[in-house]
Amino acid sequence: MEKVTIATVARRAGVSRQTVSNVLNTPDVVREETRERVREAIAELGYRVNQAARQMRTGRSRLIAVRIEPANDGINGSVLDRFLHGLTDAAGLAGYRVMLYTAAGDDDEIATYEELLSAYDLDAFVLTSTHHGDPRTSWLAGRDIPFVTFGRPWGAPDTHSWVDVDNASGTTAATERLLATGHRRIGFLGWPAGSGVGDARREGWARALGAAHLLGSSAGVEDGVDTGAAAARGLLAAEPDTTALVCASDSLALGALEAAREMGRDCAVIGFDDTAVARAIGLTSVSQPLAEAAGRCMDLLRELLDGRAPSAPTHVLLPPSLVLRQTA
Amino acid sequence: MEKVTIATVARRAGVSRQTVSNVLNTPDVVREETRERVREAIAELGYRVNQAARQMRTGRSRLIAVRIEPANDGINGSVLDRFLHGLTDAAGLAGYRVMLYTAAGDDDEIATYEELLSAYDLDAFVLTSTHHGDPRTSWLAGRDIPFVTFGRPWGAPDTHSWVDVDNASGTTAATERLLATGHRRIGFLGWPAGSGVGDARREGWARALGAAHLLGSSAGVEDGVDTGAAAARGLLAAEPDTTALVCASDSLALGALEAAREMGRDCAVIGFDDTAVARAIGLTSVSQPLAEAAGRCMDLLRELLDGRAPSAPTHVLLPPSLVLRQTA
DNA sequence: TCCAGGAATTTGATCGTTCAAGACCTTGGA
DNA sequence: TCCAAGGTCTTGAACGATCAAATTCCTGGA
Repeated sequence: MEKVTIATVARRAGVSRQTVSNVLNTPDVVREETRERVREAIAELGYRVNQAARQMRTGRSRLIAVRIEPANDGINGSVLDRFLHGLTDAAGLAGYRVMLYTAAGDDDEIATYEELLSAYDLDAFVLTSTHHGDPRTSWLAGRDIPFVTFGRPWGAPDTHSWVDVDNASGTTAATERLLATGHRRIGFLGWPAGSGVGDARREGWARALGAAHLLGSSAGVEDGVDTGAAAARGLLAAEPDTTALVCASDSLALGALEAAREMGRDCAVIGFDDTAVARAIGLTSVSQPLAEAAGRCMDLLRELLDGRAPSAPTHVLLPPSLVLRQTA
Repeated sequence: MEKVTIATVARRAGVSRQTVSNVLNTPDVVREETRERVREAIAELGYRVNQAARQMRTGRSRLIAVRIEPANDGINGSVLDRFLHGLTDAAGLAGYRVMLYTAAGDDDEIATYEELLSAYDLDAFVLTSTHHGDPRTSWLAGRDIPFVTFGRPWGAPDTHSWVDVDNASGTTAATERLLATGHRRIGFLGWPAGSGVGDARREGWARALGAAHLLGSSAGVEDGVDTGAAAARGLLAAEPDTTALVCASDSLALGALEAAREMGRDCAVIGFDDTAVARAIGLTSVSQPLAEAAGRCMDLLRELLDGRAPSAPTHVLLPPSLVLRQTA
């Protein structure tokens, strides 16, 4: 099986290399009849463009890079993985491929950008886990490298396109559900103030309560089942009339469930992220539309890469959905 | 910031392109002093080889491909994700990058191989989820394309290198643990016969029981919490003296736990895969050394890619470990 | 002093594609 | 009849690296 190049196709179709290239890249400049002939030759020979050669000439690789977390073990770790699955699908459909990398910290990640850009000519990056004071976005923006973030730029100037899930509306929906089923004293179990995502989730709960002219207490602890259980015990003990808890994660929710069971309290619980754990134990949870988010990220990237970038960056905010199970 | 090529470096160091190339690829043919001078120039300029150009000449891309499952939702889905994390790490250390792809079925996957090979000149593939009658391995082997499987070639002729976890020894360890803690009637909750992995897990349990001259019953059902619960109910009802269950997955184990609780039976349960769910609910589970497996896969691949392939394929069988928690 | 022979370095060609520019046809209006 | 203007197709050069062969530089023995 000889290697089939553009020259092979050209010979077979009786045209020049460039004409074949034109059929591939700018079909409209080639006469109908010729175009067909070339297409047949391509099909017969099973020709495929060699990306490396194309890339050398055009500087574009049709590759996008995403970071994969080193080896997170938590209940919530799977969220990014699910996003990754969606992104790989969406990229494939758009003719791109996803390349993975790991990095220990933001600076290391930036070093990796340099490496990937110069070695592999990466076309674009998708960033996840954006946070306050994130140096990555400004580094990329400063070099005009196409990128999209999954997660809005917390605090940073809003100069790039992003996709995010409306965290607040998720907890609002959760709280409203609890209100609708008769709960009147609804607490919130979240993370310490300061993380954008966590604050938003708390905010959504507070907003729903406010709209119903109700009050509720909240706690902020590091994520985890045990920390969640401890915090929930505290909350439930301090407020005997609390009958429901909205939680910022499934881990916390699981802890809350444990605490309530221990204390013999009947307490509805709603988690966040709809992880495997939630599905397994029947925990009602707020579900992020990760596949859709990935698809939208890819859409935005294509805009950037095709040069038809809108003058202003685009922001996509997706509504999460509430998955009802036994716990609420 | 001008683009730095090998020619830039050569000029700066006062040598020819080829000498720079030699410093990079075959340092021993370059005189010590020259080598140093070139290395300095490389460092000063921040030069990095352009993979596309190198690849065009050498035909090697330093890229390896792995399939990522479309978007599996189950409790057990995360196993492959964790393997993927490890592989990305190991590949990075060895100077390779991981490229992802998805495929719907084996034939589609083979089509993707063709695409990836001709378009991106992939160096190697890592296959997961090997199964009986897997057409992928023979396709790759027939074309002399380097690959390793994570999972042994069930049934197929054993002509390639692979890494696998010793499933049987995992359930053996689990069963022995139960025996050591006094259980005498230990059941097994697994999948229908025919899947290599499932059969091996059952086999490990049976072996341990046999060594202790004991008997036990087993059930085989599709993976899932509900199916597991149903099967466990059946087993426990039929055998009032069963006090422990070894399960082929955490999903089944979770179901077993549910069933036992419902029935008011005190029953030890051990799952398999040490998923997030197991950690979350305190389920004792057999843990696969996924990071190590990924590392070994990478080692085998490097052997193949560096041409120092052993004449016979290498097989690596890793022992899993038992993670003790509350349920056993 | 000269030369053989190995070590160190350089030169030209090449990988497969696309860009830029030029060549070749048609067609139609002057 | 001739030429301008498009439309269509072809030709060389270039991208940045490595291979293969050629060249220069050394060293030491005759």
